[in-house]
Amino acid sequence: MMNEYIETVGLFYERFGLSRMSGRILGYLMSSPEESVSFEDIRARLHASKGSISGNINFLLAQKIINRTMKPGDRKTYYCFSAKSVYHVFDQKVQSITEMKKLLIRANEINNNPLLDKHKQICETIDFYNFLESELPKLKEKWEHQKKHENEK
Amino acid sequence: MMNEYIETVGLFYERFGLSRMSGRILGYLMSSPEESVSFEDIRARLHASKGSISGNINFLLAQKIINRTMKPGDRKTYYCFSAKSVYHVFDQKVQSITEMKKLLIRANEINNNPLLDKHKQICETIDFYNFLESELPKLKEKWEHQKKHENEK
DNA sequence: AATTAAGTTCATTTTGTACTGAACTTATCA
DNA sequence: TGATAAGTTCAGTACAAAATGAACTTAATT
Repeated sequence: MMNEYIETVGLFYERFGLSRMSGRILGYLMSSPEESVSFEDIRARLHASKGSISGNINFLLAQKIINRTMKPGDRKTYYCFSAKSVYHVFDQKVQSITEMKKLLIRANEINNNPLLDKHKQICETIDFYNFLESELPKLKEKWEHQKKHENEK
Repeated sequence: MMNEYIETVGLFYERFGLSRMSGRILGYLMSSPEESVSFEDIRARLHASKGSISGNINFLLAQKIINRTMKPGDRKTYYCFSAKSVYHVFDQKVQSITEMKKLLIRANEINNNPLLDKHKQICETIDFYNFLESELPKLKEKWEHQKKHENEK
């Protein structure tokens, strides 16, 4: 059951160009009955090498997809899933829109012919990205506001 | 200039888990001075094999990132960039939110302990995805409405 | 100070993906 | 109907990313 789930998340991750092992780790952190799990727990559950676990944990930490936690009187590091990660991923998406927009602007500088239909199509796409770039942060604010209100009740 | 741009788009594409060649093709379609280009134009410009061009063009067509066009009295197929592609990519993003949400729901079914902080964190993430799932299509409608109004002026 | 545990690093190997090139299919033209 | 052009398919190859395993570092415990 849980092993099957772990593999599903691994494959899902792979589809988005990330490593299968990273997805498996995330799947384990989310579905395990423990609040957080250790390096060795992960290694044992996924039957993988320390090197691979180490690299993928550090990738997930760098992407802020998982968190580190410590337990007093225990020298191990524990890892857990955090809801904050999703907001970070959201911000990254907004960031990649900005980057793609730059590429579109450069494309029109290079083809350099405003009379082309293509040129207009690219302009329209740039406009849409500008729209998203201004609206998506507002959407996030709306969510934060809505959530705050919920908690006050 | 244009070759450098093509390579930049190729690398950008690769970062998102797609093939470099697909990115190069898109880069060429966007930045070339022609409205649309043929299979052979692409092959010649990118110095790549017919097999690779064929496979990548079909991938881009399947993803609705590029379009086919024909010219009367010419048996070649021409390919071009279209602004519609960006709306399709947007819809796909919404779709992938739905899929990720399903994985989160399953995670909570498996850990099966509503008292866990992790469980609550996952619930919060699910809520955020529900929010996006309902708001993003609205955002797209807002854009379409805004654009229509612009054209009427 | 010696021992053990936790995690990192890195050379090697494995694995998967993308590209090539040549043969093949399909369709158009003379 | 034979020739040519356009594009596809696929077996082989090249290359890059990811996993392994063992040696290494760092820090805590006795």
